[in-house]
Order: sequence, then structure tokens, then C-alpha cells
Amino acid sequence: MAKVKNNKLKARLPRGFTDRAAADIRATDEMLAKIRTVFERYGFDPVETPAFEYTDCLGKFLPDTDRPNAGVFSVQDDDEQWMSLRYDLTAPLARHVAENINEIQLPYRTYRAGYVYRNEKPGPGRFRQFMQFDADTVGAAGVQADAEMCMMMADTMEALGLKGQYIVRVNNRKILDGVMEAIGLGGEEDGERRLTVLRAMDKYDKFGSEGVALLLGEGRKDESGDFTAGAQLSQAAIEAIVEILDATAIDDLIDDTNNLTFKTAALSKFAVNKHFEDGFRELKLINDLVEGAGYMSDRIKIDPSVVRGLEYYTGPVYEAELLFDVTNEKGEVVQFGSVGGGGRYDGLVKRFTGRDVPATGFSIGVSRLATALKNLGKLGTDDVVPPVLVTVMDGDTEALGRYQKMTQALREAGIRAEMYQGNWKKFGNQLKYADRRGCPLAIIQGSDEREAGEIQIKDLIEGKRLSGEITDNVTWRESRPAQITVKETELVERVKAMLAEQAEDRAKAGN
RNA sequence: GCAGACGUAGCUCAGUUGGUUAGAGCGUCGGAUUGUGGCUCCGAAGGUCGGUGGUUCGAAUCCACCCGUCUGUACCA
Repeated sequence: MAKVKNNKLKARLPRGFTDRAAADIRATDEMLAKIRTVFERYGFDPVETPAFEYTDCLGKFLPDTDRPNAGVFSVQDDDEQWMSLRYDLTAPLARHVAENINEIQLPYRTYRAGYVYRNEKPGPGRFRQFMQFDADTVGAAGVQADAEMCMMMADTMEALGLKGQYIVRVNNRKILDGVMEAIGLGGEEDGERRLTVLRAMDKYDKFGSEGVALLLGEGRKDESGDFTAGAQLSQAAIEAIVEILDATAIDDLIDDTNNLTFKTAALSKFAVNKHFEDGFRELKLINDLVEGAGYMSDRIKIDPSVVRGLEYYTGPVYEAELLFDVTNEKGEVVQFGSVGGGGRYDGLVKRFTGRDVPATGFSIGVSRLATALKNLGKLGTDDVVPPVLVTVMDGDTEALGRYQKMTQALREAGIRAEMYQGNWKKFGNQLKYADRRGCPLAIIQGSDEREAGEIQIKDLIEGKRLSGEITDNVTWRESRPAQITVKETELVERVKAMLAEQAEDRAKAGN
């Protein structure tokens, strides 16, 4: 006989995507609710945009080709226009604001959560579909809007139970622009090298000063032997940049008592320029604003090594970082990086409107943060009790109706309950099902009980405990452990009482 | 994309220098037990050894290419 087997379709999930189970969904919902509460309290309103956008609105066409960037999932509509799945929530917001600019009251304060998609190589904790939760203020030019964002990020982290375990670090793109200019990379033609330098700086967490110094100079070889080309900067420039990265506060770098001057050895070989000065002034202002509101440097801190978002940020940039080690399911400490970040993007809406519409906002990586919270035990404690199972002894219509009625009575009393929907003829399987689902109780009524106007309530949790003491199956079956007989009319009341007892036991065990 | 490692049952893995019919544990299903979960015992199903081509009398084993997974690295709005 030929093997039909070969025709079987292989069930497989696209790589970088994941299915989420009940506990995960409930935990994430809980987390989203906490974040939303903070954003609402700050006076932000929700808005939702779709997963797809026209690719040109996302600004992701490759230069010199008519195809979108490979990093975004793209399809062609039936009129041949390119559409792409959004890769963040900021570009679609800019589109939404631009398209509705006449109806929207600026400054527009808004938040939204949603999945975003990146066509990149997935890794541990890195997916091709993941959730972000964003908040933005559109149409506010002053740095007080940026300061507010930083404070809201800090409040969000605390609402999630992370008080004292995070830091919001703030920098300004103008500072970095000033540095680029100072080391001679300020020109139009140096764009590519500037990017290389910024990317190298962004690797500071990963490779430390030495690794970054290599990337700024000759280049770096990784452990598999692969070589990454460097930015070929001068020794003086490399040292100056490393000084910035090593600095823990901006005051370590700058003396502002009389005019602005660099304090450190390598940096002071370069002159302070306009960009740098502007950036510095803005940072100072943010610092004063947040401190004035009571957010000291243990929560929000100026840090000149923050790089972030190379493309569209124009001013202040900020990110939230966790201060504890995150271990994965294998027990290894993983490089976690930031769990959220953002900044000022003054040019994004202008692309559509031609009008200056300054904006600032940040994004929380929901999936990553959820992983971290789970590790801390601050999330994922699934306290939803599985349903009470009403077992089926007789399958005739009338009997089924009675079981269904019992189930309904429990539901009406606010108790999760279900009638067994499998093959009722194998009664053992019904209890096996209940056991594996973790059902707290099973309701049993056969013809004997029926005639006596009674039902049996079986405590499956207590029964499981007792099973350890019984080795003989006949005894196990006949003793009907943890099972009581009650009047049919007392069903709801007795079930309620037994569930309450179990809840009490769980609470005790938890302490 | 680049570099390296690895692909054997649903899962975790054995499989000798290339040699008969590719194994184990766990899980699944059936039975012992038609009205009672767990334990125990008995039995069964489940594999074109990632794919294709090549070398060979003979390939899970050797070679080439492809696909996939993992690790590092690049890119990451």
C-alpha cells in the first residue's frame, strides 16, 4: 500500500513569529492596562492606525530602485502600488496627523499599542512581529514636551512595579552632531561615515570602549572570524568619542561656569561649536525641568552616550533601561538593552505637509518588557482558575439538558463552568480531561444520584493530593477520594464554598 | 547578508571503520478497569534518518548543492 503519509502537510510557524498561550495573553493584557492608565492620567487619548501603509508614506523605498527596503514586509496592491506592514508606530502616526491636520487640535497628545513587523533575522527575544506601546505629543516645539515624555516613561516603569530598577537616560542629537562637526565629519559628503561612527557608538553596551575604538578605527573581527570595517577615524577623534561614551554625566565633559569648554584630555583638543552648545543648553533645561518636578538623577539622567534612532531624530533622545540582569529560560544572562525609547522628530510630519510640525514621543517594547517582568516574577502569575467541569453520565437529550442547566446555574453565579463536550461514554476520560485542565471541581450525577435528588462534587485538587497515599488502583477508584454527596438544590452554594476554601489554600501556599 | 555549528519518531536523544529488519526514554492511543483522575502492568500506532543529486555491490553514516534551526556578526526606522 502506498504511503499516504507523504502528502501530509507539515504544520509550521513562520520563523520569527510566535503563538501566544492563555497565560501570556492575560499577562500582557494586564501590563497594557497599567501602561494605559499612566498615559490616560497624563491626558493622552488613544488613536489606532492600520497595520498596512503605502510604502512611500513609511519612507522606505530604497534609493535608486523602485523596490521597498528589504527590512520591511511589502506587497503590491492590485494597482501595483507598494504597501508595507508598519515597522514602527511613529511613521504611521505622522501620516495620520498630516492627513487630518485640519481637524486635529495641536498639540495632539496621543497613545496607541499595536503590532509592528520587521523583516530581519530573528533571535532570542527578537521577533518579526512584536508589540509596541507609543505615546507622542505632536505640535509642541519646546523641550518641556520632551521632559514630560521622560517623566511619563519613568512613571510607566514604576506603574509596572520597577521602582528603583530602571533608569531613563537622556541625550541630544545636537550634541552628537556637534561632535561629528568637531572631529571633521560635519560635511555633506561625510554622511556615510557619520552613520558608521554613530553605529559604533551604539555598540558601547555590547563591546565596551575597546570594541568601539576598533570600530571607530581600523575595524573589528568577531569570534567567528568575520571582519567589520571601521570608520577610519584619527586617534585623537577616537579618544574623544571614547571619553564621551565613558562619561557618566555631562558635567564630566563640559565646564559651563564661564563659556562652554571641554574638560577631558582628548575632547579639549577640539572646539565647542554651535550644535554642541544648542544641544547642551536643551539638555540642561530638560534636566532642570525634571528635577524641578521631583525626578532626580536616579530616575532620569543626562547621559551623552545615548545614541538611538539614527534616521529621524532631530533633538532630545531618551531611552529606558533596566538595571537588573535578565536571565533566559536556560538560566543565562542575556543582553537586554533598552526596553523603550524615543525622541524628538521634527521633520516627520513636514514631509507630508511642508509645514513645521514638531513632535516628540516614545515607544515601549511590550514583548521585551514582558519577558523581563516575567523573570522578575512581576508578571505571568496566571491566577485564572480553570472551569468547574460538569460531567456527563447519560447522553440522552433530557439528561444533557439537565447537565447544561446545572452548568448554566453555576455560570449565573459567576463561576467558570463547562459541560464535558467529548465522548461522554468513557467516563474515565472525563475526569482525566478535568485533571489535565486543572479543573478545581467535577460535578457528577448518574441515575443513582438523580433518583435521590443528589449530586456528587469531587474536589480534584484534594484528590490529587490523596493519590500519593494510595497505590492500589481498585482502592483508588472505589474510595472516591475527596468526593462528597449533596442535595441537588445546594449545587451552587456548595461549589462556591469549596472554591473559596481552595482559594484560601492557594493564598496560604503562596505566602 | 557574512562566518561557524547542527538537522534521526510528537519531544529528548542513541546508532561502532559505510554492512542484514534504524533503537531507547518520555508522550500519544487501546486494554487490564462499560460509574471515577494518579500508580502499576500488557499491547499498539508513530521514521522515504531535512531535501535533491552523486560515490559505492551496499549510505542515517562519505561528497556536492539546496532548505531549515542555532550561535556570532552586519543591518535594525
